[in-house]
Amino acid sequence: MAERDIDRSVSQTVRAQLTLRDMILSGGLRPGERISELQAVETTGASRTPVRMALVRLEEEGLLEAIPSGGFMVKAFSERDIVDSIEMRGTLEGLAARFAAERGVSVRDLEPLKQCLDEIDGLVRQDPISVEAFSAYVALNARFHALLTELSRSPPLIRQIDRASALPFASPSGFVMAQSALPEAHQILLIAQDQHRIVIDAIENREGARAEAIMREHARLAARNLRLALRNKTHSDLLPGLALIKTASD
Amino acid sequence: MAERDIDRSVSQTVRAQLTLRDMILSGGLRPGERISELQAVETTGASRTPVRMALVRLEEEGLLEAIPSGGFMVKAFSERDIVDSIEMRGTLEGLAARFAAERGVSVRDLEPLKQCLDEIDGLVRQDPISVEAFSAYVALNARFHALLTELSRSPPLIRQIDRASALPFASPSGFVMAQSALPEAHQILLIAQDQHRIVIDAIENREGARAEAIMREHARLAARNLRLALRNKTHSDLLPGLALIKTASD
DNA sequence: TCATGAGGTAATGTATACAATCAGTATCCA
DNA sequence: TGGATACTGATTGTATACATTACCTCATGA
Repeated sequence: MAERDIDRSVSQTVRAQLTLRDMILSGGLRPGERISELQAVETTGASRTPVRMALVRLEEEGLLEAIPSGGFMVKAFSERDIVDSIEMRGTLEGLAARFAAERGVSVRDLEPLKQCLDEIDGLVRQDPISVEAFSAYVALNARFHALLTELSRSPPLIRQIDRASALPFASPSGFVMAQSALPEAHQILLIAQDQHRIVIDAIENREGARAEAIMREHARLAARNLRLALRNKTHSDLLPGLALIKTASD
Repeated sequence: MAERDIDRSVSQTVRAQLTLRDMILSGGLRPGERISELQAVETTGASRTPVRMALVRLEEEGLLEAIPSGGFMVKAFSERDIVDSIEMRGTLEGLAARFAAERGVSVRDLEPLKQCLDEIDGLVRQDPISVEAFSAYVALNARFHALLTELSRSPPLIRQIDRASALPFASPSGFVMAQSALPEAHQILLIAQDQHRIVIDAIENREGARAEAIMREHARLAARNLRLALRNKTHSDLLPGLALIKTASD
């Protein structure tokens, strides 16, 4: 009953989009595979019109690729595509940080950022970080990055960063859970948090170049984690969208 | 007869998208105005399904904004939004140039770029540059930027740059025609072409930082032109999308 | 045995009918 | 007179029927 209410509370288009996205990221649909509308209609329960709408949106999101003759297929990504996507996201976040530093931010705007950082500190202080703490870190980290982006006060840039972060492995928190299985996990989080502190310090002191550089380096840390996580595939279930990555064997 | 053939050669969705885009950019639809589907059906001649498809695509393109209660409205841009969009495009092109420099490009890949530059040289050599030459410049400049972007050999980055350039005033050639009416026109083109030469030189010498910096500066030249063109509105008809720009009086 | 073409099937593209929701207005009650 | 509510119109969201196109298969010929 409650489930049906929830179902009705959002549009069929959104529901279809969520369902299809989950299927793609979880590997239910293989890269290169054509997505049949009728099949999607069956699995999502929506009719063809909202399904088509959802497919268009997923294409814009970057998970699907249009087939010239019509229809869509699941996109495949090389490891390099992903590294480049992370670098790109870092470059845009660097621009946002520089804008924030150059244009100045009020104490009031910084407050939620600092609070966020304090909360993260509370988490990374634990020595063996629990899985729950990792989960909490993911949420706080996403929040920090979103707040930082908004400090740029540039709607076009915010929009573009959101779009660049839409791919799960390009997003700031895409690999954090996958890291949790790594021995280097704790150290990586400490470094990341230090970078968080530094970028805020740079913005406060209006050091635009420094703020930009540190955000780029911050993204490179994520790229490093990605490589570690890909080599150490024991916990591949923690990495959404792993199924989309072309391995050398393909 | 030929017209009907052309009409049939592309889908109704694409036709509706082109028609609506033209209407938006030419000011036929005012910023903030809600776009009625039925009205769009009448003006485009397509039925509601392709019209809705076109509206979704135009939203992703950045020209429309979704209204929470449903439907779409024409987006409005501040002058700063546009300057930021240009800076963002320049930042991404800078990343592409750096990738090209760092990863290296073959002589064969550079050949079309250099040919493009030679053709541009032929145009800017004229002292009072004719309107036709300006037109040719726009095409060659767009070609140069596209080729340069491709030198990065990074599909995700190419895709993102294309998306960042979708807004007409953010595109590399968005303001060139508007410049043609300015007294500084010739000088600006000479400087721009010099920057084109420098970025290719930097890429050849694998100077990544230099290639990146020059592309950023190149975009700032475009931003300068924008400001000049906006102050000097005598030839505002040369500036597509001018109708979307919020002035201080709004 | 391979290539080419014709036919059929299954997919997507389009149009339209129907349902649901939102906005605006007018009326009624306090 | 002000506010709230119910009603009406219009607009968007959804489903489905129809048209068209692409792809696959099979057969026929070289």
